[in-house]
Amino acid sequence: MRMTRQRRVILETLQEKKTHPCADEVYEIVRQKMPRISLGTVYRNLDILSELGEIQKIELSGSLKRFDGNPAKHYHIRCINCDRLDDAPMPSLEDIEGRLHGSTRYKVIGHRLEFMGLCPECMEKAASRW
Amino acid sequence: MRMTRQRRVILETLQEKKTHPCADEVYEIVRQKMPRISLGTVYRNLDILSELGEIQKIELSGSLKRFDGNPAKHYHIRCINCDRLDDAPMPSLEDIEGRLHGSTRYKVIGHRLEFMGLCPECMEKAASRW
DNA sequence: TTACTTGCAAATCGTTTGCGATATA
DNA sequence: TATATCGCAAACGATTTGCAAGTAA
Repeated sequence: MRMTRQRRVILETLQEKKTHPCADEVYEIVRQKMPRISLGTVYRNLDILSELGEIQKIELSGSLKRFDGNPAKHYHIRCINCDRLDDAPMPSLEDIEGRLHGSTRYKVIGHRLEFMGLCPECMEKAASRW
Repeated sequence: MRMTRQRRVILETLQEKKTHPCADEVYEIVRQKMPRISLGTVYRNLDILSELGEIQKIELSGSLKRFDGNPAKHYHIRCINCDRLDDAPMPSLEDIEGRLHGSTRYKVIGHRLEFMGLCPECMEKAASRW
């Protein structure tokens, strides 16, 4: 794995940003420092970095994927109104997979959990409509 | 809501099929009964039916969406090898959202949970390689 | 009758890929 | 220097949409 300037900047960007940006948002941010970087390069590096475990690709609802500079296991909560995504303050439920043993013929390997809700801003806006 | 022939056939197809097909698979099945139906019609009806709560759109990992003729809350388990999707034999964890209260500023509305694993067939194949 | 729905085709959107040029180790 | 990576642009696959014609209520 060759540490290119592009790869480093993408990784740093993701580690600083706490907003779980999608590929296109990463591209826009990185472009301010490296105007000639291409979107293809961003996609390629996000893939490589998540395969290395440096970042994680958030594979849940929503048509466009988000990326998280924190590679540790944790859940997220998504605003159903504005699509903002935050960390969910809840430890990983390690026991949850064990509940399936015996009742499924699958070999259970992992799980994904995501919460849905209204973020503080959207709640505010909804409230002020009344 | 106007019950067209197309809409009825799509709904019935989904209720019979236990495999959680994607839009294109629904299209292929329905096409055997109605050769002139278009893929656009399938997409439009899957959307309408899931908004009505007659079926559900499975909004989880994977780039293409799956549909379930059973509108009741339940979880799924996905084979990481062949992408087969089955119902997970586990009741809905209603208490899980309550654990977030107090620790998040979101108004929690729901959650999505999906298990990952190896289906019986893929386990078999993996085993026979040794 | 009329507004909702269809079939068709083109458009859109996120993402991936082929290629020749570039730069890291 | 060798080869992984880049920028660019075209390709891709799933999904959506505009429109004129068809049809359920």
